[in-house]
Amino acid sequence: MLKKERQAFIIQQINIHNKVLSSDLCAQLDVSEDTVRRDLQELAEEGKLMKVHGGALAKSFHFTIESKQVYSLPEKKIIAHKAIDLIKDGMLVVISGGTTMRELVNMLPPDLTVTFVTTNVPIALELLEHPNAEVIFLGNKLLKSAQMAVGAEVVQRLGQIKADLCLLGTNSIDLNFGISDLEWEIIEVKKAMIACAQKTVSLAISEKLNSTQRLQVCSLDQVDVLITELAPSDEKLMPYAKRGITIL
Amino acid sequence: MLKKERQAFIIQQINIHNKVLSSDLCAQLDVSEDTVRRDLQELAEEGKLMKVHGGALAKSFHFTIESKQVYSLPEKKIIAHKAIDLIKDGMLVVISGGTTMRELVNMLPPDLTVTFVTTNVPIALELLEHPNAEVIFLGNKLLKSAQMAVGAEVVQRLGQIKADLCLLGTNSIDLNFGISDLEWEIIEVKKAMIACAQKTVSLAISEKLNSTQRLQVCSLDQVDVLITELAPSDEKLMPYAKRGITIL
DNA sequence: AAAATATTTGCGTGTTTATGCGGGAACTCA
DNA sequence: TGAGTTCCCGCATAAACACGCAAATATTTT
Repeated sequence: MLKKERQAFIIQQINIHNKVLSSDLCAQLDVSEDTVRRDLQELAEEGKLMKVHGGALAKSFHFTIESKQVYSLPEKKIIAHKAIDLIKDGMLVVISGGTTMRELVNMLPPDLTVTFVTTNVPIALELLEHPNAEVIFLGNKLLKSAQMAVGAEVVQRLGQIKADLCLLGTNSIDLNFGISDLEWEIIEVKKAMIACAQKTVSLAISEKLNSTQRLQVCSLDQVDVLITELAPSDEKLMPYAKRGITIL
Repeated sequence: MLKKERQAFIIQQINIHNKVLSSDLCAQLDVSEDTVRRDLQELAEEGKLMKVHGGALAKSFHFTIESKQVYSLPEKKIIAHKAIDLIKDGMLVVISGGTTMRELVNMLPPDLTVTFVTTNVPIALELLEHPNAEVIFLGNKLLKSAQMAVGAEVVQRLGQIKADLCLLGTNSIDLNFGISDLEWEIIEVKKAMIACAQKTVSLAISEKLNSTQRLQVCSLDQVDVLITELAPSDEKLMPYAKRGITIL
């Protein structure tokens, strides 16, 4: 059997079943596992499928979110970069949503072995692309506006978790009012996230400093670390530093 | 034997078998391998076949997957369209994953007011775009390969649901073995989905008919409706109809 | 018809490709 | 953590390939 034939067969199998196992293929095609693996590798390089441990998946399975132009992307990259340093192997990290978080997930070092807990659908999808991240999605009713799960069920299950780190995308942070947000259901979940984590990190672009919204998520003294795109020594951040928050 | 004759013979072989091996040809034609190779090369330059290491393939072998992002998209659209007719206002629908399902969700009429339950991340994301769908995501540990939540928690919570309809993307369906799939964790969830729904609908492109995989999801008599891209009267579907399954 | 020319073919040589195997690293799962 | 897979790397081998050359064959010219 010719190599191209084999590869065509593999593609066909992929198209039918969305996935193939190397072991199955090498039995069906009567060649060594090495050959199958080499074929899969080639096809993967050609972008015809996605290779994974033990076999391969249809590429359509791996659809990356259309990156609609992210507002203030460079700033968000800086923030994400700083935040990644806080994540260590073996941690259990609770992570909220937002484009900054998506950026962060994208930039995660591939060898990092971390368990993430989230309630946000796009974040979960992005996390699934990471080779070593375990992803726990706390599900329930999904809130369309925020693309995240909300409600008592989620809050209750967050209560059963003891996380090392809570990474909180922040819409508004203020010296007096602390972190605030718009929707009641989101507040509930964010509160629970903060409560279950040992350390809370607020990620906010500097635009959002000293702004408030209707509903309070938490007061400032519940925030351990504040990350913005500014240098930690920037004077805009001084008041926050004085309140005992670590600035990165 | 003339060169032209030889080449005509080669083309004929290609037309019959879709492929030729250089070694076969040089035996059949009683010429040296070099000659055969030169012939193949000429024919390839004329675009009459595709030369590969060890022989040649019919030009139609040109399998370009990139052109169609989703394999068999037209078929999947047909299937999705048929399935949508089963969904009525006010229903509670349990829905699995797969590209056919994504297509279905995309095609949902905007005014349909339905509650969907799923454990699949891309499907959830797609459902969130729908203006009138309520989306319940049953979360837990996410399985990377299938981009869906799996595990006891999911199964248990499915058990607490009484759904009207279960839409099941089907990888393999067979008269004797019923519906089958590859991974244990997926099986578990699919079983629970079927169990909690009043009516189970299997969506499968006809390619997947009469194929099996390692693990059984359910036997045929648990399937109420089978949807393929074929006309319900197609003879390939007759055996299934005889088993009491409604064919759409 | 003979000579000259062009084409085709087979062979030798050295190169490239395809494949399987062994062993150690990396990964998975219980 | 440890057993069992799967993966990766290098090597060996055999098949397939490319290239040049010379003999054989076909075609054209004289």
